[in-house]
Amino acid sequence: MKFELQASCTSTSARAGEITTERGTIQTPIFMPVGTIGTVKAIHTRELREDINAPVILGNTYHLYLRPGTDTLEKAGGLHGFLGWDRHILTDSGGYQVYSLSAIRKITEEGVQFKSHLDGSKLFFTPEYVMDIQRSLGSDIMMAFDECPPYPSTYDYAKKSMEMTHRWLERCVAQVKSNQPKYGFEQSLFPIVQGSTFDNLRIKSAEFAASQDCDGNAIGGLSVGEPAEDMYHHAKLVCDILPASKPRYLMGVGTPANLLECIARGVDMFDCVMPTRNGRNGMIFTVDGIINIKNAKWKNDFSPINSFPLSFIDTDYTKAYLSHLLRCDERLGGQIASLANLTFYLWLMREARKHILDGNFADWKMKTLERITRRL
RNA sequence: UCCUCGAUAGCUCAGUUGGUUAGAGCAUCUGACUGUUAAUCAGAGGGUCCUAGGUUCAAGUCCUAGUCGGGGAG
Repeated sequence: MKFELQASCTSTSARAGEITTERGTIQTPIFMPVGTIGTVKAIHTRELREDINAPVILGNTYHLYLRPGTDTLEKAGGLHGFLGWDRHILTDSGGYQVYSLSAIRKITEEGVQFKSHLDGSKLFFTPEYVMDIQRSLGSDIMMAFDECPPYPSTYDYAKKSMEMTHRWLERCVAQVKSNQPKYGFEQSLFPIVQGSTFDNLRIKSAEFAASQDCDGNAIGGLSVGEPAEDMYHHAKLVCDILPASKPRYLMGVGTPANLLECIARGVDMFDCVMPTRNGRNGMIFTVDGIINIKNAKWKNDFSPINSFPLSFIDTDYTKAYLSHLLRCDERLGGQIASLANLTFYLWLMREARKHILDGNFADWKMKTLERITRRL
């Protein structure tokens, strides 16, 4: 993997770049749709490619390990073969499940024991095993196995957790170096910075991640309930330490506003379930603001979702129709909503990139934020 | 015409031997959702308990008559 820094904003830390691998390029800043169990929910691979034009999507180690399992995925030629997706795939390690499935897991120095949320069976994830699973998945970017601590965490817990995540990172790095990709193309490993909301821990963790000299670096443990200002502060703090010559990935973020604010602080890559999950639940992000499409006010609004077309959704459908579909719990509603939101997110990233390259990002960001965060 | 069963929220229905402020599901309205355990979850509004009398300290509940509806008999 190569990362070329193409432009930097003068008044903010925003930057435009290009990640290049054997598989192709990813122009940054970028938003990566989340496809946890091998599908960006309700979205065809064809739509990801042609309508959303996503250069990279996510998968999840924990979920894919449970189903369909590495045996099937290896027979399919990895996750790419299974999905019929020839662009990039980034796989999360299961570190987030250490947080989100805290009720059914136990953490030890050696690793994490999960009780499957599907059938209660036990599985034990060590950093080494998680790397091996990601080898089987064949993702282009593998995430280190980490502990995502909850918010708020005590200083003592955050410090111990971070230190263990660092030891796990060394084990991940060693494991990846000890074996080879299974499908003949390069797989990069990204470390994950932790440290909860404590400045000195974040600084230490960012320095440690950087010291591993991986192809890119990630920031974890944010967007877990802390105030947005804390997220922004720590994103900036960490980005200022992580090497400028490598992509920076802020995990699990976020709202369109979060994305622009964090781009301004030096982040290059994002992922979040929000455009898909919230979309299925009726929250539509548009160029004119945020809509709860199930609200009565849209029942007879026959205008397109965006005031200028971002995709075929805007030329083919109306707000009233989408409102109707979601009220009736019709599957097409979730598809249209997810597609609308993802096209918006990817559009927003392309616009941000364009304005960074044009040198007027700060001005554009201010005006755009005012517009897209309105509640309609 | 007679017999019988029923009538409670927009809809479909619970509601104990008469006893606090009459409930549920769905629908409606609103909100939440940030490396997906989620097409999920939460909250709110909404009642002349068919009508009119009666019994009782107290009636959705018991009695009488009526209205409307289902079923049956002739």
